[in-house]
Amino acid sequence: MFKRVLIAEDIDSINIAVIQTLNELGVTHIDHVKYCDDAVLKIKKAIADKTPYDLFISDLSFEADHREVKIKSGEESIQQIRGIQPDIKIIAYSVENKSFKIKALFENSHINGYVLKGRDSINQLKSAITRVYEEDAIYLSPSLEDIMRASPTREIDDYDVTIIQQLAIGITQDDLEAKFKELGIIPNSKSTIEKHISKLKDHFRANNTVHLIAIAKDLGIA
Amino acid sequence: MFKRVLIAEDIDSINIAVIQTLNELGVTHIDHVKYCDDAVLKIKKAIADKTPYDLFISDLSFEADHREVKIKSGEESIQQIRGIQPDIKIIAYSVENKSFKIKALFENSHINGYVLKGRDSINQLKSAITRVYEEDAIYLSPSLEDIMRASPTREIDDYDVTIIQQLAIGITQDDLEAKFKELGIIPNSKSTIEKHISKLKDHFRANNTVHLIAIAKDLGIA
DNA sequence: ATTTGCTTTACGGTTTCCCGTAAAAAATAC
DNA sequence: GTATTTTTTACGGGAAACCGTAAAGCAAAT
Repeated sequence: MFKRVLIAEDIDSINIAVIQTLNELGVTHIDHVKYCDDAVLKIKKAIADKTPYDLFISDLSFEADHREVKIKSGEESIQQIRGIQPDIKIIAYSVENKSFKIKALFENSHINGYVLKGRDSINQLKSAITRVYEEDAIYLSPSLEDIMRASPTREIDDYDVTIIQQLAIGITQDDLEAKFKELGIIPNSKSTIEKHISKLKDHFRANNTVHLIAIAKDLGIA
Repeated sequence: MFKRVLIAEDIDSINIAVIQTLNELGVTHIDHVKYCDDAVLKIKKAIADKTPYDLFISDLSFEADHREVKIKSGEESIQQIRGIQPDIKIIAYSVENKSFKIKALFENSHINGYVLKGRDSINQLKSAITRVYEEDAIYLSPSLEDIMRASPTREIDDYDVTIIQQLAIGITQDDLEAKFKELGIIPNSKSTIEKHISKLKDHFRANNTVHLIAIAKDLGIA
């Protein structure tokens, strides 16, 4: 079994349960942090001390509080840690169930497992840990398999996402043309921007731009 | 200490930690459910059996899954349970930090405590339980006190919320006039609806309707 | 009954959005 | 190098949103 495990999770009750689970699996050394910044620090420190972690379990969303932090999300810390210690096993443990976000984690950060917090997630977490350890396999919560298979999703690219995000902060289509030119984003004509918005409305079956942004918000795009 | 406690929570890891906490506090009989429907059933059953619960701890948001349910949110089940057993103590335990939602729970359902899931929430939960039991007091997580004090919030009423929700599902302002007339909602003139939207944009400092709905989505209104 | 203040409604002008058409430009194929 | 397809851009007309003004309706106060 894994010897040294680091947990990043800001909700203490979940922390308790995960630690307990690791204990039951026979993990001897368990550390936990409540901020992403601390996770990266501990990973670096452990390497410097020649006692690196062999598993990192992380939540994705961390609530902001009084403390000032550099890293705000689990996605960022995971990305960084994968860079610092490429051979470490990483399992994400989160309520996030948007397929494109999960796909991004597997593709960009090569996480080894994704466990969806839910009604049977501790059992799934146990499976994930043993499967990743013993078989060096990829683990994904069963309830997510359908969502991940479906949806080619990617007919909307970064350009479209940028448009959606700008609209969501109240930029008009006219001003978008100017803003894109300013930022050097191309294409940037009003006409093209209109066309892309129209395509997006089509894609998401939105009646109008307001509806489109509401849908995008639900999907976590904006 | 409380003798019989019911927990409603859909994430198993949190369930484990809450049960453990109750054990530490010396609660002898602990039940837990993962669906709101079951919470109401158990409350009713316990009353029928002459062994009613004296404390109900509940999450607010429950993830939908394969099972078909009547009650979808903790708010609803809390409301119902307050009606069924008016003397039961109720503590909400949730990540929700929107002041108007929390205020609504205290005002409409007379909950006895609200504990925000976070980095020190298990300690807070313990305090909440003992304070509610020993002093019959109201408990609120310290980090929420500021938010609750500030913001008179309620310059937006149900009428405004309805407008926002309709816009968010793609209804145009023109069609809103027709729809309101159909549903018997007054006032329903295009002009008044425009004015209300304009007031809302003012209130939330939104540049346009798209921006307004994006903000409303963030606040959990739509 | 009149005044006062607030809300609702009506209306018109301006801006922004929406959507189609068509030309220009760029990428790809032959 | 030319043909074909795709993408970008320009433009114009109609629809919806935006915004101010003013009249009408309504309730409370005097």
